[in-house]
Amino acid sequence: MTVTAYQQAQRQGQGVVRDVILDAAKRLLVGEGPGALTVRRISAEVGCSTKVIYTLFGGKDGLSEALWLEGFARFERRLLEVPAHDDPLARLHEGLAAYRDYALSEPDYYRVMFQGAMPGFKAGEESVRVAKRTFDLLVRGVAACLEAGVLRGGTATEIADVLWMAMHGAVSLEISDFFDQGEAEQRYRLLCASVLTPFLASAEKDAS
Amino acid sequence: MTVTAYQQAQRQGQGVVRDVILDAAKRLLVGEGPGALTVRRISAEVGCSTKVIYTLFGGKDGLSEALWLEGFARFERRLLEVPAHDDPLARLHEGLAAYRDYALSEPDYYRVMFQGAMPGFKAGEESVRVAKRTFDLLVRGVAACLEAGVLRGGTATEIADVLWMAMHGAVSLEISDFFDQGEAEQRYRLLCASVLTPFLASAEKDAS
DNA sequence: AAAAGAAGGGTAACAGTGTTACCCGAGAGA
DNA sequence: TCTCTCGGGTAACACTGTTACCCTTCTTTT
Repeated sequence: MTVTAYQQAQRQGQGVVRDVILDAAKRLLVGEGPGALTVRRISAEVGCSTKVIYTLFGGKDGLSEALWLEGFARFERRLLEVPAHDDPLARLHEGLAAYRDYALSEPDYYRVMFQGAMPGFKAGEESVRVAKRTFDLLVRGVAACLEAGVLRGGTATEIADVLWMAMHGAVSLEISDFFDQGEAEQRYRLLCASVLTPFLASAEKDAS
Repeated sequence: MTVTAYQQAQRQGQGVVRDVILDAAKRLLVGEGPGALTVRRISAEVGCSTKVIYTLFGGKDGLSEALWLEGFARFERRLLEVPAHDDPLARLHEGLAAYRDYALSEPDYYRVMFQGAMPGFKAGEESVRVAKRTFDLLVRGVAACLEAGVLRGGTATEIADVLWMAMHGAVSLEISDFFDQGEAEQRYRLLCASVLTPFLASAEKDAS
């Protein structure tokens, strides 16, 4: 059962084709929204038949899963851009702002990731595990604050989850146009500050 | 241009048929999820041709809009079940719990209302206005707390919006299976308490 | 070296979707 | 009674995801 050179080349070739297809799908998602993600459209964009998508991704669900994970990968890349800081709390705040930034900069990806924008697709367990790892960054940011003593009153995962829920709610409603122009940003800041306040160690009552 | 008895009967008849169709759609949504909401399926359920849906609703979008508003109507009905209370803050807390209750009891409606579960459908401006009125209940609950002096530090709409964002985020992630079994309820309680704490007039630091 | 086997990929079909042009038939108005 | 308007059924259109069939190409075997 040796792997022949041909098989290797073939596999590499398939890998390249896979990337080309995935790139076309990403382009369609960002450019025209989830509605443009049809097997025929993507294969036409690439210049191959629909069959290729079935052999390489095992159907539309496989491609959807790849796109879903790509969304989290981009998300993580954006979160990693947040520079290190002396003050862990300031860094956490910048992370919270980066969360909204990403969602607003690529709302269709956000919809795919969190609002089931691809009808019929449901991420598998393994993918969910991978995707959730993105939030380890948030947990670590909270943990740093706990260690520095600027936050208290909960475990890192508890506080991180609470922050996540709040941010997701805000961003989710914003990209669904439930807020008026301009209102959203102020509300987001107020929400982040409010959620964090009860966990501040220096618990002055600050209502800004 | 008098309205004849026939026209009136006709219109009444159409109204009845409209309700029958809408009922079938509601049944399909609750019973089988948004995926079952196809024009053919609904008309088959009712026993008419697809054309009727087009004359009575002007296409699938019209029917979708009716379902969307129905979701908010049910939501409002659930929120109105929260009994009056001497303590406005206790009542507010029960309202927050009712929010999650509704979303968990009819997740497919919630998905339709807030996650765009009907592909291609986007609610019109007028419908959005009507839907948003549901949240007047929440604003009034917050306003009562402000008047009673148990909350402070923001306007009623500000605090209500912050609560809404937080609750929506929590519930939205929960029905999308991002939390483990049992975790969700505790997180929801922690979130509600956290968001509200900074606005409490009796600002003891209470981390429960 | 030639035949046999395996496998990727194109074509064209299937069943499903929303939508509509075309009809027919029933009631309104003359 | 004759016309005419209009609701509604049939059947088609252009889409969707998916797959059976076939051809080509490379590997393997004799």
